[in-house]
Parts: sequence; C-alpha cells; structure tokens
Amino acid sequence: MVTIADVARHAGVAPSTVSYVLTGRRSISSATKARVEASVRALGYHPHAGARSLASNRANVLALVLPMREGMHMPVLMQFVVAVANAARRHDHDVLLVTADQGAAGLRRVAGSAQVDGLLVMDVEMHDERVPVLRELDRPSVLIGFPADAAGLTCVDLDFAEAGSRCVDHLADLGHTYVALVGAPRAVYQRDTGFAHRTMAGFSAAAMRRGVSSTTLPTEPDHESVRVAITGLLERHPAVTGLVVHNEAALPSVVEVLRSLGRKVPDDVAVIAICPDDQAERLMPPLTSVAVPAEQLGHHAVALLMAKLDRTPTPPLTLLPPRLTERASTTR
Amino acid sequence: MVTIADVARHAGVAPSTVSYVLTGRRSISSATKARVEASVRALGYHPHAGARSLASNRANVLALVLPMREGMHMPVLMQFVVAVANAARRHDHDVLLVTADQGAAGLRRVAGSAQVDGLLVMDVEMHDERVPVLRELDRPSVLIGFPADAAGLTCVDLDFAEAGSRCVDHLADLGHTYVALVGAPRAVYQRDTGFAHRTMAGFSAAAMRRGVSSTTLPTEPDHESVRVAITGLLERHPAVTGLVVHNEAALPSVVEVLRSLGRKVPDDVAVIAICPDDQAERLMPPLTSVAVPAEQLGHHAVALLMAKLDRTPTPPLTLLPPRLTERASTTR
DNA sequence: GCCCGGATTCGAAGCGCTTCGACATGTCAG
DNA sequence: CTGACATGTCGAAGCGCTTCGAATCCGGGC
Repeated sequence: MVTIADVARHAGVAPSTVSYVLTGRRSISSATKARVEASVRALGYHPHAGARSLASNRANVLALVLPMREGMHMPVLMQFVVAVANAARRHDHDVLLVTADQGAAGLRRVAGSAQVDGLLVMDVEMHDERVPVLRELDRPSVLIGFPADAAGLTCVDLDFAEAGSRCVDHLADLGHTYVALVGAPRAVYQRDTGFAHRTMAGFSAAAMRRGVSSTTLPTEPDHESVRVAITGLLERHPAVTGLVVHNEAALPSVVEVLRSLGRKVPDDVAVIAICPDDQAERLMPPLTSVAVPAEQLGHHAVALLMAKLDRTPTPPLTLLPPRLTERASTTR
Repeated sequence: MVTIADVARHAGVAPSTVSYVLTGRRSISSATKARVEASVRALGYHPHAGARSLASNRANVLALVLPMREGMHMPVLMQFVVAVANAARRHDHDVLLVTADQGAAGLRRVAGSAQVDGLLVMDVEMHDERVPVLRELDRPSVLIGFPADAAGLTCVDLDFAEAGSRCVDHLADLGHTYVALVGAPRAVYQRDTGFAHRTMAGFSAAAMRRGVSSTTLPTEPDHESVRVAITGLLERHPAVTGLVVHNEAALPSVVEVLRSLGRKVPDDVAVIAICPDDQAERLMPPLTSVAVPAEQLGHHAVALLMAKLDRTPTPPLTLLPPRLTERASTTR
C-alpha cells in the first residue's frame, strides 16, 4: 500500500506538506504543490480513509436512510438515491446506505462509530421514532419530508399541499366543478405520512377556496382494486369530471379503467397526476402532471447537509415549489 | 466521545481486553466478558470505525456499484439494493454506494482508500471496462451479471437463458406453435448487455428445439411505441399466439394494447412475463411469469463476497434457476 | 513445597493521517 | 540596516483501535 510517507519521499518533502497539498488547509508554493501532485499520480496514491477519519474526525461519508415500506414508489425513490449519491460526490463525499428497518439503533450506530458525518433521512412520518434520536445525535441531519414537530431540525420536501392545491386550481380554471383525489394506498394514510396527508389537505382546502365540490379516496395499486375504486367513485359521484391522482403505481390502471368505462380523457374526465414527468409522458394520453422533483430534492438535501457540516446557517424548512405541466389529459 | 479506554477503565480491565471481548479473537473469561459488555452498554460505546479500519485493515463496508442506465427497471433494482444492504448487515457489514458513472476510477478510489473490503458490481456488460480493473484490484468482488470473459472473477445471475427457454417450453406444452419475444429496449441490446442477450438466446434455442416458429423484437417502454410494436408484430406474424415479455416497464402497455386490439388474454394470445412476481400479480389478468429473484440474488451475491473475504473458495459462476409461476394469462 | 502448562489478561507498538507550533526564509517599512 | 511580519515547510504528537508477545494466576502432578 502506498502511504503519505511514500509520496513525501518521492516528492522530497515532509508528509505534512503532502497532507497540506491534498487538503488545501495551508498555502503551499505552486512549485511544491505541482511536485507533490505529480508524485501522487506517479505512485497512484489514495489516502487511507480510516486513517484520515481517525486523524481529522471527518469521514467524508453521508448516511442515507432508505425507507422500505408498503406503498412507496420505487422509481422515484431510486431517482432520489442516485441524485443524492451524485450530489454527495460533487462535495467529495460518499454515501452509506442504512435501511429503515434498522430503526433508531441504526442511526446511533453509524453516527456513534463516526462512520458518517451527517445523515439524510427519507420518508419521515408525522410522529417518527427517529426524530428525537436525530435531535440528540451529535451529527447534523436533513430530513426529507417533515414530522409534526420539526423544531431544531432541517427538513426539505416538495410543497405537497401546494401541489394538491395547484391541481384543483388548474381544474377549476378549466371550468370543472366537481373533482376527486385518487390518493395513496390506505396504509400510507394510516401511518400518518406527511406528504400524502399534506397533498390531501391542499387539495381539499383549494376545493373549498374555489367553491368546487370534492371527494377523496385512498387506492391500492393493483388493477382490480383500482377498477373497483374508480367505478365506485364515478357511481357515487357521477358529477365528478376531474381526477387528481397521487399514486404512481395505480396510474396506468386508472387511465385504463376510465377507458374501459367509456369515459374519454380529457373530454369526459380530466386527469392530473402527481408523479415523475417521464411517467406522465409515457401514458396515453400523456398526462398533465405536477412533477415530483426527486433529483432536485436529492441535490437540495445534500446541499443543506453540507452547509450544516460547514456550520453555515440553514433554513429549518425548505418547500420546493411544485411545477405543473399541461399535457393532453386536461384541455381548455 | 466514548473510547475503548473509557470502557476499559469503567470495567477495570485493559483496553486490549475490551477489544478481545468485542472482536472475539481471543478467549475471555465469561465473568470479564459480562463486565465489559455491561460497561459497553452503560457508556453507550461504539468503536470508532476509522480507528478500527486503520488498525485492523478491515472497514466492514462493501461497495455496491449501481447501474444507472437507460432501460433499467427501477423496482427490481431497488429490491436488489435493499436485499444487499440487509444481507450485508447480517454479516456485520455496511454498504457504500458507488454510482456507475464514476466508472473504473470510482472503483479504484473506494478500494484504494481502503474504504471498502469488497465490491459488488451490478449490470455488468459483456465487454465492460470495469472488469479488468476488478481483476487488478486487491479487493475481492462479485459481479451480478457476467461479462464475455469471466476468467478469475466471481459472478452470479439469474439463468436468463433457461428463463427464456422455460417460457417457450411452457407455451409449447400448451400447444402454441408460433411465439414471440417482446424484449428490452433497443439500447439494452446495443450495449450488449448479457442478461437481455441470454434471454433471447435461450428463447430462440428452445423454439428451435421444440420446433415452434418464433420471432423477437426490442421494445421501448412508452405506450405509443408498444402499441406500434405489438400491432406491427401481430400484423406481420398473424399466427403468433404466445408472447414472452422481457420488459417490465412495457408490460402494462402490452396487456392494454392486446385488449384494445380485441385479442383476449389468454384465449387469443397467451402472455408470459419475465418480471417480479408482485408486478405479474397486479396486472389484469394476473400473468404467468418467471420471477426475477432480486432479493435472492442480492443475498447470494453478498454471501459469495463474504466467503471470498474469508478466503473460502467460491464457485466462479452461479446461475440461479428460474421459477415459472402459472397464472391466468396462459391456460391449458 | 515446587514446578509446569493452560487459561486469562496486560502493555506497548504501531496502523496512516492531520494538525499545531516552530523554524526558515524573504519582504518591506522605518 | 534592523525589526516586524508574511509565507512556506518541517517535525512530532496523537487520533482510537488491534494485535503480538509477555506477564500473571491457578490448579495439579511430582
């Protein structure tokens, strides 16, 4: 193994000088710097991560706590994971995976062992057992989603309330007077997940504000459940002409069921989805949608965490503004 | 921070004794062991990962190299990632994410800096630039998928050739005489990805063997492309009565297009999918399928890597046998 | 009563890096 | 010409852990 001493010898300088060239924590003359850098390349030197973390008290690794629960939509999640990994690399950090089923103990372990400098926690629930743990941990953290009590924490999320609200506004602007929210699976609401709850709240509030009638229903993702749910919905609320779908997995089935019931999109029923753009574009007809900006969220979360590591003050709560893209499933 | 010296003092023993209790590398009397363990709990001690890795030359971290390419199916990938993370934890290891776009340099970096003890590489292509790098690295690795030249490497994968073949056999057993493979997006074949290639080879070979006519076509996942592809397929090959679909993303559209063309499944056209079970079950009708055992693959890959870390001999090539589950989309 | 061997435990030497204070230079104002 | 002050570099200490050889203790056989 090539060590910093080997590089120092090769370049004819002291080990500490090599360290300063690599970390940039002291100014080094450009001549020396060039010589050291050449030696680093010549020897194929990689600093030993463990030694570095021991001496500097920084691991240059972030923990990413993965959710793994019913009703989560994998493509969005994966997009987010990759975005986080890439963003972290841009800040010279790596990402360590922690699965949610390790619970609070997992957080304590990776933080306590100094394996990570900070934590990114996904899919935070309103009342999440991990939240108090994060507060007492000596490492900074950023939550994606936010709990009921977010005091002292840094949280990022899409503004789901605004997303729900924008969907209703768009439909109301088009003249619809009765709209329905086709939501996430029941389990998601039962565990009191913030994002689903907030979409619903935004949806309902906007309906009130705009004076349009509204109804909401949870939806399981399998085709048969969707068929039953949508059929039932249209029977019980025959005047519904606008659907807001916040359930990526059920989306293809919703469109398909409408077609099989003879309801033309957008002529008989308008549909807006809250889902990634590529999925909305892929369906027939392409759906008007509010994008879930997984990539942007990932970048933002990492940026906030890096700021906290630098002890830069950060806003406690960041809500990304939703972006609505009109496509063929709603028309003027 | 609580150190091993603190624990030693608290328990009234030497630091080395604490270390031996924790690592189990020397026998310690049960009385002492109990005392040390109590102190560990009392103080909430977590060994410093960096110090440990520096002293022992083991990081207890595995690298997982994520693919991120066109045509990959996220749910399967995510399932795999989680399976790997869980399996690694069961062996007392963590998982560090490396995105594929870091290429060979990323592998060199995490291995060279002793950040990881071994590497798991997903989505290996037939001629993959990372393969020679893995060979020269001083850390063991396990590939998921396998390259053209797998000499000196350890690879695991589903036996996709056998999967393709089983599908044809199943259809042939049901009396079908003309079958089609609806494959992955063109890009997947263009970059010469092993698994897609091998499914196709198994499919075609079985068709020859069973004396049934066959055809194959790549498929983009968007609805419109699927419509065009399937419509064209059935026009050009009107005698086709059996479809094997190896494209998770296109699957819902395939079923839907068949319906819209008035071809009843399974009466007019039988369909077998190569996809995760839960997806096959979710569609209408539930599809006969060959499962992609992401979880099993993940576990197996980790087990092999751990074996290599222990210097236990491992088989160079493991092919998991495909499992075909009959559902409503094919009938006797 | 003493020596021996096995079972435990201890002490100290690093692992490779960062960082702090000190030491050379060189520069510039008085 | 000298003192004050940057600027660039060095040496050594020490981060918290593992591991090796050595020390200690104990019981049993002689």
